[in-house]
Amino acid sequence: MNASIKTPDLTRQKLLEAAFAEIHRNGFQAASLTHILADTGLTKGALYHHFPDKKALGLAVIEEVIRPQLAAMMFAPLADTQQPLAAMQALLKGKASEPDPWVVTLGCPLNNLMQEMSPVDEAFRLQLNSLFEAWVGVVTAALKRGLKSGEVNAAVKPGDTAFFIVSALEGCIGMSKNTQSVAAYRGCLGQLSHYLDTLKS
Amino acid sequence: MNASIKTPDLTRQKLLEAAFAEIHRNGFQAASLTHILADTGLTKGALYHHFPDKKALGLAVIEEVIRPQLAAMMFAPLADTQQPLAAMQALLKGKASEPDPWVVTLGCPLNNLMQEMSPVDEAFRLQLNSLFEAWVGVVTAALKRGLKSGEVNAAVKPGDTAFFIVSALEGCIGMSKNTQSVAAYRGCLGQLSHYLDTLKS
DNA sequence: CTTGACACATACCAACCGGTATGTATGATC
DNA sequence: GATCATACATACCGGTTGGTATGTGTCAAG
Repeated sequence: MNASIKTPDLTRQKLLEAAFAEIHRNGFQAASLTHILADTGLTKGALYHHFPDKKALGLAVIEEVIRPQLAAMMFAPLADTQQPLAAMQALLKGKASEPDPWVVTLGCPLNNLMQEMSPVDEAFRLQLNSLFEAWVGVVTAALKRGLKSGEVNAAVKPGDTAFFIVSALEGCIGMSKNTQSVAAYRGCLGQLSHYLDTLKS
Repeated sequence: MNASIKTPDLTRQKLLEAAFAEIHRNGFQAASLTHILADTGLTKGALYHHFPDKKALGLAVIEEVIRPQLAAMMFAPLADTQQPLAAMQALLKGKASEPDPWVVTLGCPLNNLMQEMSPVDEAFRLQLNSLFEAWVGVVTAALKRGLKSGEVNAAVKPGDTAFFIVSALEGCIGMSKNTQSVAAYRGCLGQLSHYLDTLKS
């Protein structure tokens, strides 16, 4: 009856991606299961076969969609780098030169969910915090290698600095989303890059 | 029949404050008018007498609750200062020494609404952006005075720097909200203060 | 060939949502 | 003292929500 007969993991993936898009636009609480199902062409039977409830779907989106995205975009470029500042500035420059239109209009999916769900649901907060701390951890480790290699000023405290860098980046994205101007986005990233300069030895 | 017989502006104020609290906790879209009315002890008749619809209530909260709060907390300390960096660092120190528990658990009301509503509703985005740009404007003006007074490094571009400062601050608050630790909040504010040091001449 | 688990589709439900229509007590105006 | 707008309260409504119960076709195992 169906075009692609019985491909459960593909169905699950379609649900995850549609849910991600809907959540990215409207947030989790305002995300409509009906809309998600309309986008996929599936029905509630499929959804509730793969996920026990809406919350589980949201948590799965964090773990199976957002986490890999973030790992590819933000974690990978910093892995094993001995010059973390240069690597991050290259990353920022890439983001500034060809800004993802989705990011400027809809913001960072991780940050969006953190702002919305952290005060509301503890399970969400813990899952999001795990991902966030992974990010901070990656930056911290990179900064430590930079300290060893001599790129980073010896006065820099890797943990606090990494937390601030990620926070400032999320802040820049968030404010630019509200302004909805790529110019503001570029300017803010430029200032962040300028801040990274002050960490050099 | 009522305790305080016919006090329309007081009633309106109670609605605004209850709406602010509900929105601060759950966001605008998830904010329930029923909850707001239950908190105030009022009914829908009162609500829809003072506000045409939910959206108008939300916009009024921004203008009549959040804007004055922000003006008192963030704008006033920077008004007419010739040493903006010192003033902002004093502000941050005050926030770090006795952090508002509501801010760490629920975040900045302005930022919460920006993240949630900017992509969803244009009227909200414009109103929020107006408030946000007022904030950036205050910081920009302060930095310009600092340039004249010699406190601020001549290489500093006031507008871009102000945008970044506000963004970084909102980022710090947002990330700390997710972490729900005052220690992280303090650390992030400390790094922001450290960044402000690099702007000195 | 039968059986049974899997992978969905369909139909349905109670709860809640924002919003409205109507009723009513109060206070000022003339 | 009658009139009338104001300031609410009460009752109700259609739509949407997340969730469930049941039906059905497919496929693999025995």
